Amino acid sequence: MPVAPLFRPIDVAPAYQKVADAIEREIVNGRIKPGDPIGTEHDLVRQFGVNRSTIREGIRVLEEGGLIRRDSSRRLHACLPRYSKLASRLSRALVLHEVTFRELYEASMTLEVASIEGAVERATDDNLAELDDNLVRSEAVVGDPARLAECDAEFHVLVAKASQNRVLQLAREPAAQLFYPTTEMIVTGVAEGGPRLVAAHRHLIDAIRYRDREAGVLWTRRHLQDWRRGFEKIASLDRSVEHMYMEHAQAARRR
Amino acid sequence: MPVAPLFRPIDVAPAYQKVADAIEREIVNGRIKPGDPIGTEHDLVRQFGVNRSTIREGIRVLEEGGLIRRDSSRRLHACLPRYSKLASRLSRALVLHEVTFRELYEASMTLEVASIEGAVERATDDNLAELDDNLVRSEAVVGDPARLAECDAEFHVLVAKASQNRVLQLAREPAAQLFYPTTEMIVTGVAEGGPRLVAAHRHLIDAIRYRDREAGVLWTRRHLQDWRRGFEKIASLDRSVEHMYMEHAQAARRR
DNA sequence: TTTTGTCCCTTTGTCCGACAAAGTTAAAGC
DNA sequence: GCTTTAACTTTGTCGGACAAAGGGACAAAA
Repeated sequence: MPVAPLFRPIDVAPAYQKVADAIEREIVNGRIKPGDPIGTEHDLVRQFGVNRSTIREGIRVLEEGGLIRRDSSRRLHACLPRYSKLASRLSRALVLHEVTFRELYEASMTLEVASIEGAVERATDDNLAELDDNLVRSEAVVGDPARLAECDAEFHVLVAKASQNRVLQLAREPAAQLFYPTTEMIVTGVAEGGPRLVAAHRHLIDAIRYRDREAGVLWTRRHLQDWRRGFEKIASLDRSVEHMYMEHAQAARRR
Repeated sequence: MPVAPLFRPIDVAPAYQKVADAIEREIVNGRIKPGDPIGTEHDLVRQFGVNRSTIREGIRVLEEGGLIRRDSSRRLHACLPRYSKLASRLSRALVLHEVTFRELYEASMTLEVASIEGAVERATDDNLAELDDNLVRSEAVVGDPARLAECDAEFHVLVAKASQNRVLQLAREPAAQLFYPTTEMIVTGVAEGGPRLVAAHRHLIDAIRYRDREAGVLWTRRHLQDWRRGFEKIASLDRSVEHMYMEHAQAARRR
């Protein structure tokens, strides 16, 4: 028969973890602000009273979590985690879980429709200017599938940004990162793929500009359906998406 | 005046990063499967021909990314990244970006509605059994806000699981993790909060069981609106959500 | 005045060797 | 056969070391 609990579990995390936790706490509760320097490794050695190897392991943890980074001169400072970096962890996880194309498509439909609805409602002139600029660049590379795919990815990021909802922005990113590499394949494989894509973007920008929600949703749906039809030509919907990641990971490494 | 760029930056990743990349590649492309042992640090020292400190820094990177973990005996093995762990990185990021309650609420509305739609369409008997079980446990703790909040969080995870869409499951998680701690406050602060919450869950399970999409969407909306009304009593919608994270992070540490 | 070369100091990335604590394995004892 | 004990292994941490690269200051050159 278990005795009544008298003691709480002791915190027995390894030292490098405690170092990481301590710095994380200072950043999250705002005592260290994004951009603030963290100090040199030697400083941290002195402050925490542990070995430099231990400090360095703690730094790796925070760096991977996107809370701190090294600037050009390799000095440490706090920073706001970048969505795209965090999202790439998630994309990787989705690949490892062998999600199917259907899952990806359905979720993206939901998320992109929500994005456009938000954008129609709340886009600013600045947002529209960015979208217009993207459209011009897209038109210029309509014959170059790789570049066009890049513009397409950026376009949808801009739409999400125009929705003024960062939770949504972040939620759609992992799926979008998996989409992106296949766009290129589809633009290549489908006749009139490029022009159709650019035309859809134009309609979407119009919908945002004139705050026409119906049109926005309609063209988002069409845009994604086009993309799906392109995909169906090269694979089945139940197929998992592992090859998408391979392309994406390579691109990320080149960056 | 800057000259036109002639050379691309050379790839000079530090050794610990290369170690991490190499192991990640083997895991992602499937040569190392989830559960497979990675070998001891000494093994890796031999294989990569670098110092153990370097290996350990690489391990921290992978560990933080959720690709490898140490089992009870601290041996390294590959594993499938856990959504909830990755999502907590994102929650943290959302807090640091100081997202407002409005952003969180809107995105959650979208994601939870999509979840229930998927669940209504595709839930299995197993999913329903899990939901029923959750309901029973919720009813048992309806007077205990902390436990009830825990059950509520689990309930929505189960609904998302029933949608059979892992992309959606993952996309909703970061927002849900921020929701969770406030549920407790709301159940405490709002009269009849607990019973209303359980009643909504009951309706949602019915909707899933009888594949009644309308009812599912309706009750999800109501459920979230209830939650929002509770929140409005204690703060404004434009308020950012930092306090939610503090609670959540503490809970995570206790785990 | 702006660029280039040089010197010095700091910081990072990496290496080596070491050791206590905790876990594992295998032998010894009942 | 089961438990205890005694090696052995592995991890977490430590101390010190060194080369390479960055930053700053300053003088020489264009």
